[in-house]
Amino acid sequence: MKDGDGPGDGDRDGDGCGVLPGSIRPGGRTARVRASVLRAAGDALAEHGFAGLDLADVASRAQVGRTTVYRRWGSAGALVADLLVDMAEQSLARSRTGSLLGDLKENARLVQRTLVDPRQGPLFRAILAAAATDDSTARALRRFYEIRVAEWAGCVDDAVERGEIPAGTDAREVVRAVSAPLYYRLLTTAEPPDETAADRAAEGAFVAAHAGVYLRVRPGAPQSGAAGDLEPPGEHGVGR
Amino acid sequence: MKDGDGPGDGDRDGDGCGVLPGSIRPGGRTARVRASVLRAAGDALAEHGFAGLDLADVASRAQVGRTTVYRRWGSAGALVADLLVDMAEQSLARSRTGSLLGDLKENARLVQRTLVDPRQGPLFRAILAAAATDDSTARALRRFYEIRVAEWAGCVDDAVERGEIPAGTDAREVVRAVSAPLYYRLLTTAEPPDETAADRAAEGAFVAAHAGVYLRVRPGAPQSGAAGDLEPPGEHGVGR
DNA sequence: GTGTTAACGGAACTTCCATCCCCTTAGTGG
DNA sequence: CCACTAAGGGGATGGAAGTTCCGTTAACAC
Repeated sequence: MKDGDGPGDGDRDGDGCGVLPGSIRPGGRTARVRASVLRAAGDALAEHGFAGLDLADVASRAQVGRTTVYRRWGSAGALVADLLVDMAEQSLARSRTGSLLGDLKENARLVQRTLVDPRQGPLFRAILAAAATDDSTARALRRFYEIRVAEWAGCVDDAVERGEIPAGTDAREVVRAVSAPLYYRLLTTAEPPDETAADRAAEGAFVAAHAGVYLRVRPGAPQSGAAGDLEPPGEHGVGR
Repeated sequence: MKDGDGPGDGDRDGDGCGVLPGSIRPGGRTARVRASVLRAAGDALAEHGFAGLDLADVASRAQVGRTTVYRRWGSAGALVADLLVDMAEQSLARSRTGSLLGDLKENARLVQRTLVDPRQGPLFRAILAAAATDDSTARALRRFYEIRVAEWAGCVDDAVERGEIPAGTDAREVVRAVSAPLYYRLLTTAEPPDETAADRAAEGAFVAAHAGVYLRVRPGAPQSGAAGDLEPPGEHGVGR
């Protein structure tokens, strides 16, 4: 596990002089404690959610003293933020299937599998909830998704290179368009996203990207209500 | 304001005999208290989020005794659930611009304006967070979005009627596809969704619906990795 | 190996929130 | 308008979560 960056890059308590615990002797027990606490925090989050996160419970799961958790992380929000830093480092490499639709489907399936996973799904729900309340968690969450989105944006750039979709396409917007429906379903419906939802998300993003919806310079921008000169796919009115 | 259904349809405490306070004398002060508490709860949620929701604070904002809030709602989760019931009843009617893209853009703009609103945006964030933890809130949230989505699904059905998009299109999936990117941006990035994001969301859903992505019977279902015989928009490889 | 001290761990203390009791206020029926 | 009682309000009580103190353990330097 990584070492040296501890519970965050900034000072937790605001004064610029105090050295955070874990930064001077990061090896051995300190690293072991950090790994153990982060795993326990993930487990507790997945089980009870952010509101039910009890730092004393985390400490006992991790077989660590409560004081240690309070001293090194200070609050539930900071603990989740550190967990996100850890998760961001385990980011998986993007796929290279040779076609944009193939890559987007791989991405959609990966996200879908994560969200329906009995541990990861509740964990992500809990983390999103934490970010809504705690500011340091929100920052860590944004950074986490920045990294993930940037990684997969390469697929879109490659597709532009191949001529599959128009130049000037905002790659990150395309990647976000794949994830968005899956997260929306997780948060607002009773059924977590299935394979069909994943395929639809990928196909929808692909078709829209192809039609120029995610161009950085938007053709229809000046007109407010009109469709602009967005090219409609195929011929209009076709009943398929 | 509605009266008579109080903090939920079921018994809060599980035993089927006790009558919930507010159900026998719902008029006058009781209704006034409910309205005042729900407004205060919304304000408090928007300001401090769900984790920071203090029922005593809600009570003092509403100029009501703490005991009253605890007796009638019992927990923060139940209070938010009741707030959602109230919000669902104030649902706005869908638009009828005559074109699907026009209707979807209206919907996207409505969602976008809600999410960037200084009160509504934080409120929705807080409610989503609450639903991740509390079960009764989650049920109320799902019901809320069911109602909203069903209302706007009419636009899609009308478009099928007009021949704009293929018959067999899952109308609710199209409506969800409009909202999803806006919520995703709200939750995972620092910039709340702007007008461009709203237009992109509407156009993306429109183009995908047109291409048959949201057909209930999916043409490419048997093949797992392939694109199926999904009709690509326009000609492939066009650089726009 | 040995010493220094960073980091950990247990326990008492404090604070804050949910609950309970009982009195007061005001809807509702006559 | 009056009586009855449902519903609201203030203060005391109990418990759980966070904080602090100080003794113990082990990382790192020499």
